[in-house]
Amino acid sequence: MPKHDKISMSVIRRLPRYYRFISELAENDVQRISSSKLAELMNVTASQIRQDFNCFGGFGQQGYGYSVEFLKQEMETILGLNKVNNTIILGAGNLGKAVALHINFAEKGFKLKGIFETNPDIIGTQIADINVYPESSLINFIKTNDISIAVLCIPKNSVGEIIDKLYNNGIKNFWNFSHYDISRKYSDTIVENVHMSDSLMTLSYRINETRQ
Amino acid sequence: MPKHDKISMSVIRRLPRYYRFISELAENDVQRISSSKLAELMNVTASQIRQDFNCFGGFGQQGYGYSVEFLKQEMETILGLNKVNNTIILGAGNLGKAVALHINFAEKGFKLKGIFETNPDIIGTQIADINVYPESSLINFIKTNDISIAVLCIPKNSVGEIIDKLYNNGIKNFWNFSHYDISRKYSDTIVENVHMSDSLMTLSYRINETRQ
DNA sequence: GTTGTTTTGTTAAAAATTTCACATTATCTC
DNA sequence: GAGATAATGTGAAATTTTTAACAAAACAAC
Repeated sequence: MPKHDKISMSVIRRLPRYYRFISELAENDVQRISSSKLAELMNVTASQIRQDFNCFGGFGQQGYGYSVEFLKQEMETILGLNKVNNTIILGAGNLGKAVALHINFAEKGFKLKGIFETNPDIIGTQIADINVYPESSLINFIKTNDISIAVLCIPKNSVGEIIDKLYNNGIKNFWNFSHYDISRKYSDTIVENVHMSDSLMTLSYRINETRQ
Repeated sequence: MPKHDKISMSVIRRLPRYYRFISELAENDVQRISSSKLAELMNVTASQIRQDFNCFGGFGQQGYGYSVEFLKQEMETILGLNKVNNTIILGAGNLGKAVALHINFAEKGFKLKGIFETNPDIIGTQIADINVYPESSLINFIKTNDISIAVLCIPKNSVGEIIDKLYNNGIKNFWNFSHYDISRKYSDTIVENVHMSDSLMTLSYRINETRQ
């Protein structure tokens, strides 16, 4: 179905938000929605919504709008939420634990299979019903469980130590909470960075800006 | 010092990354850096770096480059990291806890003063040496501690319940981990959203894209 | 000092993104 | 079923962002 003219990152980053709003409409049994109504709801322009949707071939009907249910399903397909990606988390500290417990991986097409730690106190325990393993079992686990995604919740220098191992065993997709620059070292990877402290500094800037 | 021609959000979002790289250079006792060297390091264009820095008046010297130490200090001033913002966290669940423990608030110009929870099992305990208080003491705490920022680590509908209270007691700055759309309700707020699940869906899209 | 090299600050061009505008097509009402 | 209304899809304009290019300024070496 996709037009596939190389979708820009600006569009891609808006897709999850569309999906959220459309899902909520579906939950409230809304049958259809126009780009202008959705725009009003999401506080964006109707034009942008239509342009964005049209990147994927356009799934509306002139004079009618968009079918919410159809839109939702299309979005799920586009985002790949109906596929399954076997996932591991590296690091069972505060962050890794929070990610494991807080994110509904299953709902987003990810299957969390294991968590890896170096701290012996935590190894052997469970987090969110998932076993915490020692790093020594990492490579074998990746192979036997068909892991394709690693979530990095360890400090920058720990990533430096472990990244080659992951890459060389076929892991090319990363959800990266560390400040290690993965795509610099391995350019044929797909890396999604979450830099929370950058976000906080951005907030700091904007607060400070108004004070000047 | 700032030119203040209304800095674009694109530039603002790059500032923390600059600050990170410059800080690292400073730690490694690098005295000076040229835009081209920094560009090589950060994997961006030298032109962009110079353009970005010049939004704030330009702090380099032709033929020399940028003094790392000076650059770092300027960045700190620009980002407002040397100011102090009294902060509270709403929600001491997995996420709130991880944020409290994982983020070095002090280093980013924020002073964490309290954490608020509804779960009676957690109220009265401490997280990262910070007391966990009941919601009943919220308003009084805001006033007596000169709180200006709230970190929202509670679900969307809980935010709906509490946001008016926060806003009406003078809190206009939010670090928002929930999916509640704060700026829609109160337009004169400064909101920095961290939507981790959106980030994960973006990753899912990009992984899926290569499969098609 | 003078010359050559380096590198910024800045102007201009290129590219990307967003918004506008409207023809076309569908729905809805009477 | 005809006319009025609604709303998409899309080409083009406007805006924003990024990159390129270079003149001016500082440094370094001799």
